[in-house]
Amino acid sequence: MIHRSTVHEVLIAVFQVRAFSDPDSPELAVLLWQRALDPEAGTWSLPGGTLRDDENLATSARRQLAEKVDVRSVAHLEQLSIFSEPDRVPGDRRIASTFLGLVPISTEPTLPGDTTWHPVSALPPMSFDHGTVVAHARHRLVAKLSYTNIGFALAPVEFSISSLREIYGAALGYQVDATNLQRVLSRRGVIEPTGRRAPSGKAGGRPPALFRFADNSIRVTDEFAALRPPQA
Amino acid sequence: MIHRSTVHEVLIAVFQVRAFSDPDSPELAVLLWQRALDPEAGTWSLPGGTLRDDENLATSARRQLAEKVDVRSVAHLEQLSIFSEPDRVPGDRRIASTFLGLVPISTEPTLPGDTTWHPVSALPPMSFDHGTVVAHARHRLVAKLSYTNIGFALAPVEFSISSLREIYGAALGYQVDATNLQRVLSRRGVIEPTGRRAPSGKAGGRPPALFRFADNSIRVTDEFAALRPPQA
DNA sequence: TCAAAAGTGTTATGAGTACACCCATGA
DNA sequence: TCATGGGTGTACTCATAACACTTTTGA
Repeated sequence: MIHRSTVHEVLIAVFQVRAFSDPDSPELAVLLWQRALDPEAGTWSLPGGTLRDDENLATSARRQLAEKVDVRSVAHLEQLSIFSEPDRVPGDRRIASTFLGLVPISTEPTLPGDTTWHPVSALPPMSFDHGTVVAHARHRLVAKLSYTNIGFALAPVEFSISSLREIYGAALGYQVDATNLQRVLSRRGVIEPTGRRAPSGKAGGRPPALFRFADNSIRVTDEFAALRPPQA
Repeated sequence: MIHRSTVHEVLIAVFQVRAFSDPDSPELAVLLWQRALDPEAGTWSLPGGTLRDDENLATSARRQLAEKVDVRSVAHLEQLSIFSEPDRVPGDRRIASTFLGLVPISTEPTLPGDTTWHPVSALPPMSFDHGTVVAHARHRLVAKLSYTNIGFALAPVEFSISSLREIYGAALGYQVDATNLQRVLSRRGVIEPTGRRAPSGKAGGRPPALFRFADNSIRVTDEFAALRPPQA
């Protein structure tokens, strides 16, 4: 058989909730850069690159991201699965370890010219299997919003419940009730009141209380959906 | 820096529920082989080996397993995380992709002389970071027993509820109520009655009805613990 | 005083747990 | 007829969803 060399690469799906057309209904967006050169020139790719000898995967992911976005703005990063089909890209074999990264709303990191945010509901033509990676990452995010405090990595430091509702709605892909969101997250100790209030909006209305996330790293908050250990 | 070559390896934590001391309370066991040579001669390792150029990770995992156990007995195989620390093993760098494998109870595949089942509650001295892999795999199994039908890969084709209760108890690490186990799995459509009955045991007693799993591949049965989409 | 937005209260539902009680069988 | 399990019925708890109602503000 033809001798092929194998390299290990890292690919990161970085998500942020952003306003596109309507500022009142923001959408989940993913960071992509457009390939200038073949193969697949013109298609859009996830940030990433080759693993170095002296770094582990998480370190590499942060280093690769630094080329596209201010890494300090990435509030959460976690491993997804590996894409290992021998022919997933042309040329040398590339085994891809994929990651999910999250950037809080309304941070605006400066981006290179080839790089922009795209709503996940309308992705441009994607390079290789990168569209599949985005789908996996979105699925993981939706699942973890239900049973962890991962929302901390999408929300600002302080927020009203209704703005948090917009963030969850955008990330999940369906509307959630603000009342119940507050109750669920409060009971689990995921969010807590700051005691401060925001000014009321342009059209008047009662000024909202401000909340914050209790932790700024991921924590499982509802481990057993069923088959819990006995209480006694 | 010193030139190092990097290889990609696969490691599989294969679990089975087995009777050790007491046949009435089986335990979760993991398949290990003992290293005859250095490094770390005498310690116990997970089955696995180097990824080939022409295979993906899942294919490689099945091929590696074939050297230790009859692969047809492995009812479920899924990817866990990657261990990528540059110095996780001495010598050339080895990036390890880890897997969880499950073998149904009371199948007895023939094993090589260096290979045996060990209860996960009392692991022998483990090679490198293989103990951590076993812990991750166990954690994944426990989680998936709650929200998927993954029990199909641990149970025999037909079973009574009380024997299924023993299997779940061993895998989870805590006792479950047979009544509620039946109700939860039946409501979710995970198990179904076969219409047949088993003979009653040595000490008499009512003969149990036999059940089977409705599917023999993994399926998520309880996706949303909270924040479900609205019904309308 | 009215509209708008936030926040509270209330009810309904459904999943899961715990446990008492009844059933079927062999000795 | 009794011991030994298996199986059923039922009450309780609790998290969540749905939605009406009240409160607080600006115009």
